[in-house]
Amino acid sequence: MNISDVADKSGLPAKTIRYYEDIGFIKPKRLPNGYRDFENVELHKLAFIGRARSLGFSIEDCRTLLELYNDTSRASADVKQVAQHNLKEIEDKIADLKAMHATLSHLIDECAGDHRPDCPILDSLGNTVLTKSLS
Amino acid sequence: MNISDVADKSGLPAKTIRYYEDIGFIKPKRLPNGYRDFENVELHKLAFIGRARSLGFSIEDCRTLLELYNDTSRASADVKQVAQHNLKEIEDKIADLKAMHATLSHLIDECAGDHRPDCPILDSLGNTVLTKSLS
DNA sequence: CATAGGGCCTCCAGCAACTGGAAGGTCAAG
DNA sequence: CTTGACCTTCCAGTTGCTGGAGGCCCTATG
Repeated sequence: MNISDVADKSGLPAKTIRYYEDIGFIKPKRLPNGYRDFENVELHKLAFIGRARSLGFSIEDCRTLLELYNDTSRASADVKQVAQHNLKEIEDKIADLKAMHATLSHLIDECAGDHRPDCPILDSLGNTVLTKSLS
Repeated sequence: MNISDVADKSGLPAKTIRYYEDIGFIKPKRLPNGYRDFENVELHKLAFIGRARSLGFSIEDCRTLLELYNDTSRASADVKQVAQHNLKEIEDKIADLKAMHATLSHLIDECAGDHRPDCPILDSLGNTVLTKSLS
């Protein structure tokens, strides 16, 4: 199986697959002409990584998950811990974004959005720290 | 005012301030010994950028906002448009993260988290695409 | 006056996680 | 035989900094 087949089936770009080889996720065999020759196990791993990445796991998380995946004697608790850590990070990011959203939408509501140069958004961005530091 | 004062007052690390000079946000004067010599207007701009960055505006957004900020004849509508575009991106990110959160917390709930090797999290990561591509 | 400690300078490298492009080998079809 | 689609490697760029090396500069203390 060559790289474009694997790209199609895994949903990952060929570039990304080569990158994943570079960082040691897979080690496909080579044909005499130098082309990579993938087997199902590599496709399987790539699909696994792609799905984990889409769930927000970092590359290092994926490395850990792959090891756990390959280790048939691992405890499910180990995997759960990685997943829970990831879940917490997702929750933190959501909280941050919601705070940004609240502030920004408040500013936008206050802005007339017309042709006058007066703008509460810029005023707020400029003044908040100014009053704190330049008083 | 030297760089560490500005770092303290703006809340930005000195490294970041030098970086912001590199990319053209500020152009502080230099003392005869080569040290940067900041005036209030630069501190003001840095604080502005810092606050915009913390609200999720990209560097390029900040460049646009700074131009609008410096242009006293601009219409507040221009600023509002940048802010609204940014708000939409924040909303999209929140939606993505919520979807990840739902999937991941579902998987975590199903995982026993004990010493048995059986783990629905890994099963799901491994099988979803497998069934699609290797059937 | 020498020295120790900070602070400041520039430049180079690296983080994540790819992505794009150049330069070139390979292969199958017409 | 040529065309065009593959494949290869390697290098550079992306975003927004951050760390470190190597080296001035400035002040304070003995």
